[in-house]
Amino acid sequence: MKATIYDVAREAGVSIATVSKVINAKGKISQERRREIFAIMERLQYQPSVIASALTGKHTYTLGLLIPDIANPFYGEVARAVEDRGHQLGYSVIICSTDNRDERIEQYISVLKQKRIDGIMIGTGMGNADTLRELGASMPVVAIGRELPDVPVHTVVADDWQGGRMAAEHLLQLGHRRVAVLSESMAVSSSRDRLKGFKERLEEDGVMLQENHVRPCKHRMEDGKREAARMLEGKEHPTAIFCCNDLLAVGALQAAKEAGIRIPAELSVVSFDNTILASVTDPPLTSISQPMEQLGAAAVDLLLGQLEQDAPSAAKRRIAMRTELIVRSSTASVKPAD
Amino acid sequence: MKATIYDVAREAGVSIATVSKVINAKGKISQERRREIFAIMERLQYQPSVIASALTGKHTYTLGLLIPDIANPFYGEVARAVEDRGHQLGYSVIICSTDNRDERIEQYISVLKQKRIDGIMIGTGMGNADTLRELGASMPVVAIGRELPDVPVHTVVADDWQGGRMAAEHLLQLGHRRVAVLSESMAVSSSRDRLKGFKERLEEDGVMLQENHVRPCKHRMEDGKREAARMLEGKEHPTAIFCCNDLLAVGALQAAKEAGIRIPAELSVVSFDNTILASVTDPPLTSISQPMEQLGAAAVDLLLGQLEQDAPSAAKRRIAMRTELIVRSSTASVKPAD
DNA sequence: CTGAAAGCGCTTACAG
DNA sequence: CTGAAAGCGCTTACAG
Repeated sequence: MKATIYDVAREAGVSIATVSKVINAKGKISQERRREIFAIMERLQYQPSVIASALTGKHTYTLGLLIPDIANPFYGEVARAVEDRGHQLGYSVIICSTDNRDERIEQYISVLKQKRIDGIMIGTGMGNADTLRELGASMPVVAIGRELPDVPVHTVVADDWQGGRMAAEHLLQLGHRRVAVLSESMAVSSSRDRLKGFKERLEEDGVMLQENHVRPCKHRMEDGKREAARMLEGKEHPTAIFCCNDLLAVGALQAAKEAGIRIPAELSVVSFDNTILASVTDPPLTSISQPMEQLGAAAVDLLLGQLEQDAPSAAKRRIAMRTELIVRSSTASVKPAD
Repeated sequence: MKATIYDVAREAGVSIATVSKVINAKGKISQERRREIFAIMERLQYQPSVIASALTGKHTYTLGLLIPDIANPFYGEVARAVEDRGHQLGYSVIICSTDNRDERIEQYISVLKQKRIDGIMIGTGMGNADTLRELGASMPVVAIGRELPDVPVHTVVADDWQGGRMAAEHLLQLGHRRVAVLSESMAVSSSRDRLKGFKERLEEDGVMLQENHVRPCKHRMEDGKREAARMLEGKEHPTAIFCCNDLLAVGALQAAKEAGIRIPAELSVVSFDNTILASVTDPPLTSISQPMEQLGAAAVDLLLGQLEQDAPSAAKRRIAMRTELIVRSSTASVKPAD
């Protein structure tokens, strides 16, 4: 039914080797033959099978992207950037939402290996360092948005530490001293770094973060809401919360609303990511912006760079991109009365 | 390096045919042999190559999902549902964001064909009906979220017409009679149906939609904002706007805010989709909810159903899922003074 | 119950 | 400049 390389070879009166060469622009083929063969491919609507070509050792032109959840706008935007850059360069991308669950991660990795994809971008929790080390040995890997512990891979992240510092600085300038944090899992480097930068900057001004004012959350909005609600109980609640991503910040906003706490009059909220969510909430969120398009594009470039060079053990690069403070309406000076 | 079927056959002292049979649970193999071979596969960490298996006529266990933009939360949520159902059943999904551009659509389809994926879900504009007809002939196709014109394929959509009616009914009950619509491209069935239902319901109460009060927009927030801004110029602006998706509604909200028009006091906004955006805007959006998880899951089931049956020309099914009105704070009774 | 052989659609030395 | 042949890692009749 579908035309194969044999069909075009027969039609052109040449061998399949010759056809293969014109497809791949290899070897020397006379101009005339080349043109003729192209014409025949066109006429037969011949499309080379990437399956067959992959089996003979070439690329599958498919990349994997492991993230916690494609429905989370942050990862949606990153995925879009990855997809676009990949598509530009001739690669498709398979999306793998892991919910940060080890078992899903292992399943996906196993499947992707069986499909012999050309490389994999990891932006999700990795429970098992062994799995990852093995993976790194069997195909190009790049970490995106977070470090991968104990494994040498290319890495592209936002400068989370700096971002945390900027958030703290902003709150300090507004006069806040009783502040809290809704963080993500401490198993994740980006989360640790944001907290670290935040804390360090506070301490430079002599402000200490109470231990029970740092709450690790899962990655869903509801988790942020619940933890924020608990934190806002009682009269002496914090005057400002730093949320490690927009989703958690949305949760915090909702918790505050339900508790009758006005934002920013009674509580300031600084977020992280600056996805579309930050611009549409009530009130719009002051947020530390991550360069999502650039993160995605750089990850693809790093990944494909590894494909081209033969030496797999080349030095691993780490790219940290600057973040930016976007001030909106969820932060304000602390009340004098407070 | 990596173990192949030959390695396990040699190790087990059998032929590769036998190993293949135990992998695929075909033919009759003695219990003992079977167990032994499984043990060897385990020991060698043997993973069958889906590339090789696909080349011999089996599935690639990969699906394509064509949507306008994965960074749009609506498609993000649908994609997540598609991914989950696919993953459950052993399939990966390749994401293709088309921006509704014909040229991107054609490119993606061509690539997906070359990769011999098992089926494709189309939730994006399709300029060229011929391309689509060809596609339908070469692999299973299902339309998701919109009809595909002139081509017999399984279809799973929300009941857009009914959703449009519900939006109209809600506004009528609130006393609105001077209403407007921010629609998507009229080339898209879902958009037409929403508008049709909306208009019909209005007319049942004797309310006519002015022609210049229906504005088709592209799929980006900015387009909604711009069109809404133009619509809100002048004193006699509509008292309510029906926005055909959450992104456009967010744009409308922003336009109103910039024009100093209070929502819902001076303008009601009803949205469509009920993504996460609807719950976080300022104010939160009254929205017609689409069952995104069910849409995604049903699309996968329909697609894989076609894979299993041999008769490709079986009657095409069309599933329309009910929508639901979610009332939040962007709608209110029209002002008596108005 | 098991295996030899052909074939899927390509690519790649190698020979000419 | 071009082609015959082996091989990629499987599956599937078919024969025994």
